[in-house]
Amino acid sequence: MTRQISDSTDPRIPHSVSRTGMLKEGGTRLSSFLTSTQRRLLRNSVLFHDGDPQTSIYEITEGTIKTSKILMDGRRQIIGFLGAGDLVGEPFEEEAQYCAEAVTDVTVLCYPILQLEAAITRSPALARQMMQVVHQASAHQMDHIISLGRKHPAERVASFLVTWHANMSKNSCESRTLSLPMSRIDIADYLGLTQETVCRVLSKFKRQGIIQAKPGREVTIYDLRSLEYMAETVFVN
Amino acid sequence: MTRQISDSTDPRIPHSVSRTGMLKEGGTRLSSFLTSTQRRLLRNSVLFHDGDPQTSIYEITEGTIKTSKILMDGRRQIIGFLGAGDLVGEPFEEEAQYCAEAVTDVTVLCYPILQLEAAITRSPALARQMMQVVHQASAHQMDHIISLGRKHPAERVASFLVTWHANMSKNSCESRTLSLPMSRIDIADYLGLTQETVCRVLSKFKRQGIIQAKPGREVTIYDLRSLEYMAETVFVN
DNA sequence: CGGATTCTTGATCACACTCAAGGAGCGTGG
DNA sequence: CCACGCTCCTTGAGTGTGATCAAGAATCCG
Repeated sequence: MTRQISDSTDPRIPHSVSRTGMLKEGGTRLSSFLTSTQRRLLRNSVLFHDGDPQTSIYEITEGTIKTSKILMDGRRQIIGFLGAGDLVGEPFEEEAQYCAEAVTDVTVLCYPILQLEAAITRSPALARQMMQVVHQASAHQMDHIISLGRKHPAERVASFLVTWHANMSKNSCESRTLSLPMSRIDIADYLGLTQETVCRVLSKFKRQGIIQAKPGREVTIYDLRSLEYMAETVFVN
Repeated sequence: MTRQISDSTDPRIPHSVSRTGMLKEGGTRLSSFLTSTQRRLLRNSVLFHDGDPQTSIYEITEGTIKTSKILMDGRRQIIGFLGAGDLVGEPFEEEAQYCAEAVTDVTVLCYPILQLEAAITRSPALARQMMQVVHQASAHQMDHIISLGRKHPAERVASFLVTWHANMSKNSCESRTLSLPMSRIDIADYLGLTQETVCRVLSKFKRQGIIQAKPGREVTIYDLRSLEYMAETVFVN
């Protein structure tokens, strides 16, 4: 629960391209419209709980955050994993609709939600941008719904790996080796499976030579095509 | 595929409260910002396919529409059921992200997407309203994700009945009897189940005296409390 | 009234979950 | 630096549940 709030530092951040997430930024950064406060989170700490009053929108500059909802008997569904460039929090909502936790050590920029809402009302450009952000989040959720509703376990894991790989490729240089900073349980709770099933699927992929596991939650993809084939079964037209 | 396009008629429509959907309207209607064309769809006809170029946003004034995506081997996931007051289609998207079909005979108002986008850029009030519409759709999708990822079949069906009942109660007068205009297969494809499982769950609810089935796809709810208990297992805080 | 579709129920099967145990990796402290 | 302990990961065995396959009943619609 240790939270370190740094002084309001330079809101400008390095060249990082936006990624799919709960909220996704279009191209211009919020920092060109608003001032922000930087904040650091330790691994496993909570940015906000489900139901907390929303005071800020957060832009991730480093690290990975997971958003989730919990059922009364403890079942958990992870809604998404967010990384550098993604926004966490919803404008025009008084309460948080989900819980946001740091998967790794994380740095975020905090934008007071009232300022953001005022800026949206003032600036059509920002409004349009935020709409696209919300919309892309919605598109991502739609893919998630299809995975959870109609895909087999191996297809879900393949989809997850392909999507995560695409995210990584956008942010850093293209590489076959990904770091999956979240635990197997997190992946399972994202994919609507158990950690054992996730493990077994990954082991099968290893045996088939599609991927190779490395120490430190890293995975090397040897046959991206196979993963994409298993994942992208969506038919258009 | 018979499509009847009526003359541009009075865009004003009766007092119908908005409902949860792909896009949900806040309170003011689009018709106060834009002109529209009315269009009627026969049951089972397609409003647009997945991947079609998007030319319009549609506001449903009567009937029920389902949105879905299909996997290559025929598996189908229904994303949502939309009714009077809901919007179908996404601004700032060139292509439709899903297929929209009429479950019943449907009447919609068509708003040219370019006009809508221009109006959004012009009017911060409309932009804010559209943001909330998109956001509420996203909130609904989040509930869907939780159902699909972590709820048991009976809980999913209960959630569906409760949500649908709430929608109906908002639109018309409060009543224990709902019409479920969609087929069992549609419900199954929405809930990530098979039609047989949906049937069995409904039969169990009947045996338990929670609901009663009536001819014509109608259902009477005798014990809403039980359904809500099964459905609303979401834990906050 | 007849044909087609949809709905319901039953029997069987496969697969993912549960329960359990061992192993690997990591962090901490001596 | 190594040893220890903890957490996380992996694999196995067995079970339960929802999917599949199949047939009959009800309902819709012409």
